Amino acid sequence: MPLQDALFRPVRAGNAFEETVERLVQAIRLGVVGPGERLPAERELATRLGVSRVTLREAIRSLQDAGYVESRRGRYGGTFVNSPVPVAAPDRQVDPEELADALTLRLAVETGAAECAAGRALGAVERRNLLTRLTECRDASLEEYRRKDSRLHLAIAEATGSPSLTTAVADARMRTNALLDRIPLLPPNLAHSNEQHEVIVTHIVAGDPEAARRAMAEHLDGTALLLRGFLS
Amino acid sequence: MPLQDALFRPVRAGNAFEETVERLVQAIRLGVVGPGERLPAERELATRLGVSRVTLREAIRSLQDAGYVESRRGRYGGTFVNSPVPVAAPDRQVDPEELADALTLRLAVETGAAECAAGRALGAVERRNLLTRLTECRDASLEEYRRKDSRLHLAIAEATGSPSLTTAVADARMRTNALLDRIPLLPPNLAHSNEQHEVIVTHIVAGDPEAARRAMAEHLDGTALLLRGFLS
DNA sequence: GTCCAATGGCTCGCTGACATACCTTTGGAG
DNA sequence: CTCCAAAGGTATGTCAGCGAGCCATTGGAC
Repeated sequence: MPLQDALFRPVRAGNAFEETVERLVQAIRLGVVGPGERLPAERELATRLGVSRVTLREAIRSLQDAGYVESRRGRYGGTFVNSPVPVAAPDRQVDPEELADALTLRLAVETGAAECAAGRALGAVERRNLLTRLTECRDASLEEYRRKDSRLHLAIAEATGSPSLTTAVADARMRTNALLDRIPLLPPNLAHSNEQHEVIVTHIVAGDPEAARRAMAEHLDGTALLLRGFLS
Repeated sequence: MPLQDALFRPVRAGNAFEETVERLVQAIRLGVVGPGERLPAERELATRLGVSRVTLREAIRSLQDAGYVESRRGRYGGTFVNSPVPVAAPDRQVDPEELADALTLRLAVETGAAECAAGRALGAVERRNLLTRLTECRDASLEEYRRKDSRLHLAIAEATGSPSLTTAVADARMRTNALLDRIPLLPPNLAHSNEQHEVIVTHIVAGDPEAARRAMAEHLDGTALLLRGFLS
């Protein structure tokens, strides 16, 4: 009964410390707090994450050891993201089922997000945000491309106005990024990606849900094919 | 910065006890373990859920108090789901933002699931499962309709072969069901739903992703309209 | 030059949750 | 009839994580 496997899965993915580390790494690797930028103050961040300051500090400490951040004391101090962001250590062998699962989830939530975003009346702020992320992505170097790319996709999710859907896209992206880190990032793929990004965003701001969805599906299929090719 | 709100959200939705209760209620209210059926043994379930047996037992105890289950000792004993399943206590006033969020998430993941399921080569078991759930849903009484309906939608998610997507659909459904429990369930809506279910499943087994998606979107739009009408 | 507000750094006692072990009940196998 | 395996019921010692408070450092405001 695989359905029961899905519902009776573990209620917690790890202990509080591990989950906190995971969340901070997510924010950094998805480019939500970029190199040189500051994380919220410990007291505030601990409250927002719903963990004690002690636990949060342990997590930050382990990010320091991994080279992700540096902390400075005093007023106008804080915890700052290092530049460059360290490359993620590729973990164990890729399980083919995990690959299929991650790609299926991403396809479902990201095409859904593109369609919903295109079906809404976007505010000026949201429209500008999309275009900003689009150009940032186009101008990004190889080193920072994955972060800028994620940032654009998150902006699309954000444009749906649904926090839950944004969260779902962020999770799906973290999982696929972990896989993408194991294969080379080539300039031709990158150029192709940027063209597709432009098409997607155009359809979203034009308010054409069907076209936005199709463009997003095509875009995702590209990297899915790469992944399956390299990892199978 | 709403994106940071999404990423720096609490790492745990509640304490271990609360999350365990939530998970068990989910399994029962979504009809994954039906009335009269038995939950896995405490020792096994505690392991699967990743909580201690003490915590699991506290959760089961509170389900007993709420009338969801009864426990029997001895070999061939266990914890059994009561018949009928108690009606859920409608909680506080509905926040319009929560409503929009839940509906957007559901639309995205469920249409994605329908499309992915239709795009796969289904095994005989999966196809039979879909058809079984479809007829169960058609023959369901008003009292049990919501559970059978959820069960069918979960079978569609399951047919994608992606555990993560199945989980996402289950979560989205729990949230919308909590809202649907606040509005009346009328026989005409029910009949209409069943017709749509048949169309969706037909397109999935026929392997037509585009049509399956469209049918699912239409189906979900129906209840979305009802919800917005009654709760806004 | 002095002050001070905001930040990271640290300590200690309390509680929830866990692992483990053992007890009690039940009903089929033999 | 007897036994015993599998299930729920209970007790206990340990530890991660929390809350709360205090200390140390820093750089701008005045």
